Amino acid sequence: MATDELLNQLRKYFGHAYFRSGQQEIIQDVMNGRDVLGILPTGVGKSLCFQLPALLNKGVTIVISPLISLMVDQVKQLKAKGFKAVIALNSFMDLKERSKELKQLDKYRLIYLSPELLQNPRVTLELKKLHVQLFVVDEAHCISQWGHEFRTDYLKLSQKIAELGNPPVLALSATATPEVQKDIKQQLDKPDMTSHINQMDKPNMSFSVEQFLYPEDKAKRIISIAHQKRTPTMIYFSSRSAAEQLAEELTNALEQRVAFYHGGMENMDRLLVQQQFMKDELDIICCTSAFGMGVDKPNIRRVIHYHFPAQIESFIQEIGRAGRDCQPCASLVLHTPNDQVLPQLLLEKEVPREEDVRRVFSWLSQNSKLPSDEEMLEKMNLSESQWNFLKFHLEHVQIIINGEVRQEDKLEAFRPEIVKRLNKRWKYKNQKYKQMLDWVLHKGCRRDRLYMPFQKGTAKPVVECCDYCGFSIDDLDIQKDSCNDSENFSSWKDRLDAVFLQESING
DNA sequence: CTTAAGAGTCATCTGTCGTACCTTCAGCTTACACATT
Repeated sequence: MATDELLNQLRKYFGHAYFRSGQQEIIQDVMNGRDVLGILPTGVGKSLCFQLPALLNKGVTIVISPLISLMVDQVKQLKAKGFKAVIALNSFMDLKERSKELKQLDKYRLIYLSPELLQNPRVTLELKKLHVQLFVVDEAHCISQWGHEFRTDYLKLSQKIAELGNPPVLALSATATPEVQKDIKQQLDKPDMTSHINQMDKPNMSFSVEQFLYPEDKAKRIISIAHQKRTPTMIYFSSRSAAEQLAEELTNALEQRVAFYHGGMENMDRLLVQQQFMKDELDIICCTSAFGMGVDKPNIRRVIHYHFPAQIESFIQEIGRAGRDCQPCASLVLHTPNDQVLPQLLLEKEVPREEDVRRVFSWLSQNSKLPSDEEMLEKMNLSESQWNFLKFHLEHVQIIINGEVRQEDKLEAFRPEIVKRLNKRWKYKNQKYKQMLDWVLHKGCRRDRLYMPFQKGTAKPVVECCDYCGFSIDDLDIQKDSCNDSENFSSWKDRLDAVFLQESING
């Protein structure tokens, strides 16, 4: 399709006069039926890359999304724009409604699903009847980050893509290192995907790490920072209780609005806290890694890590949520020697050990039917991720089929293979962790060190660079306008055009 | 000479725990909208 034609469609359906940088190349390739991996900074409009083709295509577009809230948000937005042929299938729909919708899927042009629901045989059956023109994996880094242990259905996408007649695949993410990009292609079984990769460094962010001896010192430091300026701040923790505790401490010590957020909260509470933060009704949010995906707040000024994450990829995603408005922002990691214990514990819980394999295999050799996952965890003393890992590989070689042990005689022969795989994961995870720790302890320019392994060079920062280069978070300048003029102009022009277009439609 | 404060050393104890989906069926009744007689 010609560029002019695409622009016309963009104007007509979305009210934008121009593509943002990166969008057009991806859409062009998608329209030409290529498999595409697109890495675009958040806020650039990743979803347009499949929504526009979905409207122009004749067939159905399937979108795999990791969170129900993300699916629901997108469907809401599309419906508000007037696209009705859109649906998000999920477990929140009541059974009757879901059953009804499944029978009439051909009504829809865009279907949003979780990777888990895609595995449902009834869903697969109905999807197979459709002409799938495009298969999208949104937040595709989840394949690599969650697929191997936590949500193994992410590793089963490629098989379903084949079952659906191998439609073109579009994988999208905001941050994916070359290692993750490679894993995405491999797991989707599309080694020849066309890649459109945009740089992920943030020229408007200053970096810093501060060393402490005791956790109490971290709290004091955070109070003193928050006290200097009231401005939207995220504080990341690796433990729910630590997030709650500091939130309480900050509430008592400061005249600011503070809340906590983690995966153990009720859905309604989570939604409420997220919305309050988005609407500037909260100053500080103390959260675990549960908070972040789908958070597109422009004016977050500080991201503080009370605990640092177990890999640089997560760190880049978490700091990436600050300064979307191009204004100066800062990252601060608070470190004590004791902080190295917690990531190790989390890692222990994620990947099984050789003795876990022995225990599980011995049980499988004496039983033919698996109990529920919950029972299995308890019986075998495993974490969810550890059991998911083992179950995935056992199903993959068809020793387990539909919750039954089918080829008990193959168990012993398979054991060295699965042990090899888990050792590989251990090694990988440890190496990732070490890389993150090295950065925290690094004595040198933090910006260079952070991005060096992933991309060639970094954009020249428009703010102070990092603590090594003389920055302290006390110096964060919130007034200074660092926005690139031309970008500012084009976004204004976009918005104006959108307003005029809206009026010409209404009038 | 006595006594209390302070520094240094060693042994022992307590507790650390993130991320999201999905809970699989199938035919029956009943209410309701709409077209035809």
